[in-house]
Amino acid sequence: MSALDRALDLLDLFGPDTTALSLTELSAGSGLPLSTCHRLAATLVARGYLDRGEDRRYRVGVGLWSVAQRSPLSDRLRESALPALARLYEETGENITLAVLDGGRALYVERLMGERSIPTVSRAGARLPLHTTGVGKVLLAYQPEAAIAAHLSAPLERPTRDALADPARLRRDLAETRARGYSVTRQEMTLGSASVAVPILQAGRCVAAVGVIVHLARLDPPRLVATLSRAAAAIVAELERLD
Amino acid sequence: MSALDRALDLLDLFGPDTTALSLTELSAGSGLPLSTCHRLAATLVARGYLDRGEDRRYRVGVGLWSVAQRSPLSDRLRESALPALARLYEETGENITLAVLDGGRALYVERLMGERSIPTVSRAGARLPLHTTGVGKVLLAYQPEAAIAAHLSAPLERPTRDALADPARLRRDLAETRARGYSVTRQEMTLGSASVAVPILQAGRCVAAVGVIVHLARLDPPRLVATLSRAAAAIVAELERLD
DNA sequence: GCCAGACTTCCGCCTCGTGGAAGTCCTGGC
DNA sequence: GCCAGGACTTCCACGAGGCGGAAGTCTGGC
Repeated sequence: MSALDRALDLLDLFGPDTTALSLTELSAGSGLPLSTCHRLAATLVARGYLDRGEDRRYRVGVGLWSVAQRSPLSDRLRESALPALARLYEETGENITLAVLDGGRALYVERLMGERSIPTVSRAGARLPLHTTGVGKVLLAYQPEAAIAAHLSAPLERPTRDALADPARLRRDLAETRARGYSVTRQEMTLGSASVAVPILQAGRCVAAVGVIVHLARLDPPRLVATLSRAAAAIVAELERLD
Repeated sequence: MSALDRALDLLDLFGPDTTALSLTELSAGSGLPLSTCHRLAATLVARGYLDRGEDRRYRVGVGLWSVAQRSPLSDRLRESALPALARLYEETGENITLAVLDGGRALYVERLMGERSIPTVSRAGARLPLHTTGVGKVLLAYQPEAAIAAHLSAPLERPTRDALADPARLRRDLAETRARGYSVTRQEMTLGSASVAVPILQAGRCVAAVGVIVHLARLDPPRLVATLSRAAAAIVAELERLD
């Protein structure tokens, strides 16, 4: 176990519900002794990768955030998509999400949420199941058959009663998604929530998905799809401008 | 020199113009031998902090990006500001920027740029001089007098002929900024560019600044300020909702 | 096929990391 | 204000892991 691995273990402790951690919490979470954590965290703080506030809690630092802006996710995809997402947000007034496929999950790259919107779990950095989210179903639908088969061979979690956890049922949904060019979810991730999502296709590959999350009562796929497709096209155009 | 420090040296090599680096470039940039770089980078790749593509170049990985989403800059400020920035972008059709004061520079947290907009250097993650940028002048103006004095005691760079590099002249501009509640720049950072920016104030402290960058010919402070102030108020409201 | 540049792997040596324990600081209850 | 308990912070001998030069392999251009 290398020192670098241990330091990265510490960084990996920061999550959606753990954005500020005490030294003792770092120690408990990583299984490393207090003094080891203290020493490694001190280096991370000195280098700006962690920040330690007056409350003595550690938070992810500006230095790490700055490096992250150079990742293709941020530098390329997110930045190219942002103006189109902003327009989409203004036109719909709903929750807007942009996600990529990573490690068999939908990784949320961006989320715009307003006051009228319903609470969602899809914040930037969140990882959610492919089969229960609009963007996730799109990401899965456009994978090669072997990847789909592999994904469906593992047990599918069922966060809500409506989630499609039966592989055959899900396969049909994925086929429909491909046939019409967009996915629909109804209370498959969160009760009361529905979504529509479309793929962002480059050279025949689905590089990301963009979706709108709405209250079930406001779900109107044809209206949302038209708007989403314009946004997706704008994002593709921007990405191709970079190539 | 610790292994962790060396690894962080590698990560710090990634910048606005160096988003993809070969092993040899990592070695040259860090001054570390090839095999040391190779070993450290292998760990970073295994942990998702770097990614190595088919072109064998290293890029910042999804794992690091995910940790960065937990930083206060992203988790708190950027996410709270994004809907208001989207609205601002839609209302103005111009470049929108959000920045904080960090290390004596304006650190850009977010930037929305569209087709009509002019090219700017103010991408997310960029660090620019305080005294030559709209958001930077706001961030500086609202600092305690001692901090302003310290900043003005160092030589002020002059990227353009119009940049205010004379401390007395800049002081007057900062005083005007405070008096009227917004800053204006005219070709002080980039020829042809102008901007207006307002502070995001919490508990009497300027925690960030939000600005619009336009072509000089389209500069219209009163129109922009009204829109900016509404956005700033919305951001403050969202931040206070988190507290 | 040849060759130069860019890696990738190996391993003896030595540098740095470790973590238990002692000491210090902080906080909250009385 | 006092004090006890919890949360650190510091120290250093020992040993685990990191280092980097050199040899070997891979890649792409000619």
